[in-house]
Amino acid sequence: MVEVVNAVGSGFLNREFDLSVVAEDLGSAADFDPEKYPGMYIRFSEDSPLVTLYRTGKYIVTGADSLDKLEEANDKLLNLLCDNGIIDRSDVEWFEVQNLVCTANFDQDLNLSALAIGLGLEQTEYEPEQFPGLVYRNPDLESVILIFSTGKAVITGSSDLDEVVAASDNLIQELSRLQLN
DNA sequence: TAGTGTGTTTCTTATATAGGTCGTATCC
DNA sequence: GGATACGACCTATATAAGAAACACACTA
Repeated sequence: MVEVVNAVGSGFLNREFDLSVVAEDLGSAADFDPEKYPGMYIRFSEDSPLVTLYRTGKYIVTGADSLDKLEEANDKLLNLLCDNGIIDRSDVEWFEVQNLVCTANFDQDLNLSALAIGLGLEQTEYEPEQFPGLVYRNPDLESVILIFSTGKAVITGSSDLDEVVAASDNLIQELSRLQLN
């Protein structure tokens, strides 16, 4: 069972912004401190995804726990900017998913040292003194999987949920083949 | 040697995972 | 004061973005 915990998307509005002016127009929803970071943060509520808007018109949405919520956050952003007269609908160029962070639970304790050998040392990184998880990069897939001794895992690096599921299924097959616990 | 140009790295944000370290708080 | 508990933060992973700070190469 794969669960999305963070979806990241980016988009482009065909317009340059004076972020100081935009921050004033948006009020408390916006947080802009150019000395700290060149992007302006926009949040719709305390637990909503975070939007980072740049001077060039490009923006990033992070913190959505589903693809639907990512799209919803993008719609809210565009409505907010349109309603405040900051952009026109014709300024919207594109928006696409860039990265998904998902969790998975294989419901079995794992011997990560043996798993690293079984999966192949050239495809894995396991240094427990540095980080308790095993990093697995399947050359046939875009995703990177962090595998922990508890049987839980983090799958990241892909923009396609089907590919994430495929990566999870592939690992389940490998665990079954290796029969490690 | 100084100036310019190019390229690389770091910063920031979100998020799960887990082990280790550190600081603070509470209790005996 | 010592022991324990707890929270915060670090480590690693991916990704986008712009700006600043670097490092390095090249030319005058």
